[in-house]
Amino acid sequence: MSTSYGESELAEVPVRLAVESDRLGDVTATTSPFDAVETETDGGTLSDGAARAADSTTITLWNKWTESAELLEPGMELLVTDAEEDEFRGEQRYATTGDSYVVVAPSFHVNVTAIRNWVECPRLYYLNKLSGVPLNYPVVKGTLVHEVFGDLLRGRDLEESIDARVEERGLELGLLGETADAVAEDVRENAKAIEGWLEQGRLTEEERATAADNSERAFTPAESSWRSEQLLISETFGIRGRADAIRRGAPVELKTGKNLKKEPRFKDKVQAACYALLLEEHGGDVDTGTLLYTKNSALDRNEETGDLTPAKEFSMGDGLLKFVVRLRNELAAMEVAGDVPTGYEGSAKCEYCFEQDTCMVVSGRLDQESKAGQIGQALPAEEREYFERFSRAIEAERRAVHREFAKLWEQDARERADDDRALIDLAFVESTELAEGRWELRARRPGGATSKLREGDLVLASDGHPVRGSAELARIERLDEDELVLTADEPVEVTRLDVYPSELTTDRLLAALHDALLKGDERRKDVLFDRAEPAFEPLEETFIPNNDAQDEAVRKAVGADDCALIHGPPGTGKTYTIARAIRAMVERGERVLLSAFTNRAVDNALEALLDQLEGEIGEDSVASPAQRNGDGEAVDVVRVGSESGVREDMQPYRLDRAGEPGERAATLQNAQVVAATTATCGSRVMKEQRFDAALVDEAAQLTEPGTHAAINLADWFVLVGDHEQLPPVVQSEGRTRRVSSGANGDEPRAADLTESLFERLVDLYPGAGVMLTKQYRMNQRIQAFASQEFYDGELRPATGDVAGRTLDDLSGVTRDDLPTELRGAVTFVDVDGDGSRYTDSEEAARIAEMVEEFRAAGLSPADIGVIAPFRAQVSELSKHVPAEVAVDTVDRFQGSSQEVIIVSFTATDSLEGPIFDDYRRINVALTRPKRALVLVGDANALATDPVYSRMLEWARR
DNA sequence: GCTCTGCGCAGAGGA
Repeated sequence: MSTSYGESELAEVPVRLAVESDRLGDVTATTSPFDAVETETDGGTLSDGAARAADSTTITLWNKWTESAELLEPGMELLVTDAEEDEFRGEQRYATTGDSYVVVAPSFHVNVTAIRNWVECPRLYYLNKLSGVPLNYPVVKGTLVHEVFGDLLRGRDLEESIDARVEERGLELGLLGETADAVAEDVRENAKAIEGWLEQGRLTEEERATAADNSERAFTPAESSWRSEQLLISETFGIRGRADAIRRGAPVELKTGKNLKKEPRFKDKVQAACYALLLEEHGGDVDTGTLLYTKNSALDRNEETGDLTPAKEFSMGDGLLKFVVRLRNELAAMEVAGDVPTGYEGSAKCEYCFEQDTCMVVSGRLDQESKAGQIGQALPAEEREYFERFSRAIEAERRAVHREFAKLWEQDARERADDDRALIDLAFVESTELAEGRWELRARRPGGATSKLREGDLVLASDGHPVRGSAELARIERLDEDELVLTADEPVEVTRLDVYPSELTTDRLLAALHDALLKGDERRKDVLFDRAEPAFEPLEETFIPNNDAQDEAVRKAVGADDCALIHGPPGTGKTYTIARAIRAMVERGERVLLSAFTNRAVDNALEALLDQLEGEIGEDSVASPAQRNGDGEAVDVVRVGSESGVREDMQPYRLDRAGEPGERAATLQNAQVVAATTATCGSRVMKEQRFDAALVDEAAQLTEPGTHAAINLADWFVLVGDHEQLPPVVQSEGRTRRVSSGANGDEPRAADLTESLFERLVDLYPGAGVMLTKQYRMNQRIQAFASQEFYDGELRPATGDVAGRTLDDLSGVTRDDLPTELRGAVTFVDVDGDGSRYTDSEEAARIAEMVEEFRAAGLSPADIGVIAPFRAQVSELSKHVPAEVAVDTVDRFQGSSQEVIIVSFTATDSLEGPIFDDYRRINVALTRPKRALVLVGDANALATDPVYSRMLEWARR
């Protein structure tokens, strides 16, 4: 339209106002679901919907912000800063002003590097996201130079820093075939440029003069208003990122490359501008940015200015900052809508792009629209459908991570603490500077506070608010009952810790999916997509003489050409079977990967393997990384994982990443058995490894992409699990499924992430599977219901001893000392319950009495486990029973067992809720005990469901 | 409505 300033474009966006923002003049709104569609079709006029809500209004976006208006889809969030408010026909309306920013989907947090990739080409951004960055030298070197730069800013000595940083990356460098000396020299060259420039900069600063006058020593860079590697999060702009350095409030970005042009590269400017926006929100007023190109040396004079320095300063105008926000809007809108970029969104020319070939191949194989065009033949339809289905599911997981992130400010401290996502009300004790210039922070925690935070986790440590207050990304070094110790780049007077949500796992899942389909072996895909039956090499050998099913399982695992599936119900010795199979493979000279979803499962399986090797082959038959002697006598076993993830007794086998490169790499590459979680299998280092076989334990707890991360690394795979126990936990969709014996197969099956590859293949290829049926855990009476209900009656006690186990077998225990109702192997105790939703104090009190009764009969509290469906009831129960009693949720009890198990159903009157819908959960709960099971709950509630009702009948028999 | 484990975070560079 025409205005007094000339022609202007505008877009009127019908919205529903959200809660007013804290900042004056900012408007947060959601685009109206119906009106927005109409505006699109009738060219910008606001239609007056009949059912207009009271909070409906219009926001007018002027000029270039109309570009962002085009991205909006019904229901998307929109934030306008410094909006103008006026009244029109009795209605408050809003419009952008010259100072306004328009932010689309502000709660979706875009990484700064994502924006940097996007500005180069949206399709390039997508390709990077899809395949991940492989292990290569330029990238590792770049990271090293950045680390050394950070160290210099924190006042660390150059040579000391280089040595330490190179050593830390020994494993990666070794896998790349680099030597420590060569890398150190390479890093030194780059770092010299920085150091020289830093020195020069320091001399010009006033502080330098003052320092020289007042003291013997020079100020460290940090004291001269520098700071390094700050994580910045913007609530307003929906951006997060870590600035290499900030000098007098302005961003400094380091690039380990050469740039002899007058101007910094555009994408580098965009990156710096992102940090400027972040700094602005944190109270800064930024108009310049600096880029440091470390390969620019004195020999390469700047072509125009003749500069010798590697630094390029540039001014950042309003226009650049707003352009960056519009870029970010494009990316966020695409992510929120779940679309795939084509490349047409940007202006890059494909002919100049050196990823052009990859881009065309990926587009061709996945049949995706692409500016570069397609090359080669598309994947078969079922593979493309699979890719789409799973990538959509992974992206939904990614959005769930982003929602978690947005909660950092959407929830207040108390809510987050109640959600176990934060530790609050900490008492700050002290911060101490460490030798490397980092800081150690100490605080006391109030007694009894729980959270999901654990040692080794990355957290946001703040003095009150993780985003608005002063906050640092910190690592939890120690988390004791009453005290905690953190390390961080800068000191913070920490009073609160928040979980820092990460996209790392979703990134790795997506890359695993990509690798399975685009890099995967054709024969493997034939099996995965039901185009070829798994093949087996027939073996005559007997591996486990006293258990036919286990023996058959080992033969299948060892003889598999493609895959073998071992179905192991509770207590059937699946971990032992895996260990036996691995031993057989190692004896055949094969290299084996041992994996599982959780660290706990990996360590359990590894422990069984070590027992197997040492017990059967003899002492000294296993070599941990430290004991390796390379003489081939002992089996080299390596556990890959973080220090905090690996169990204490498995630490000797853990591969340290730091050390002499060649030696580190050899330790990993020569290991015959490598054990790691599936997430670690998706890491850059593990992706460089190849194995003959991959054995995945607890495979029913894994999503299909999660399973691929492990099995992509091996020629054939063995999945071991039980799909009648709990499935993978997925944040994005609350899918549940009713499972019961046989007949009840009419319920819609969950697709995507909640069905494991294990389960799908078991259904697809019954011949490739073996079910273990002898259980070594439960008294016959205990196992009867689960066997009938979940395993078609096939689960049986392995021996008469197992079948006849009772509490009397335990030393010092006399069943006759127990009240009559607790003497049986299975009992039901009817408690009406207090009617609350997720807790039940009556059940808790009754269970506390029982624990006392068991104790009085001679049972050790350490032999008793209490299981509840809800965490709230778990903490209620913990208050009532002695600390030695293991109290936990069903989900967390999976994989372990106890002599006595008491189950607290925590349901009064009805059985509403997804927790009871999934019958696999009761299967887990009922199959944990060896000798006695006590069910405590409201019989009326349990009787409302057919499965629970049958359970009642069995328990009362 | 509920269960909840992983992961060197985000970003390193190439032409």
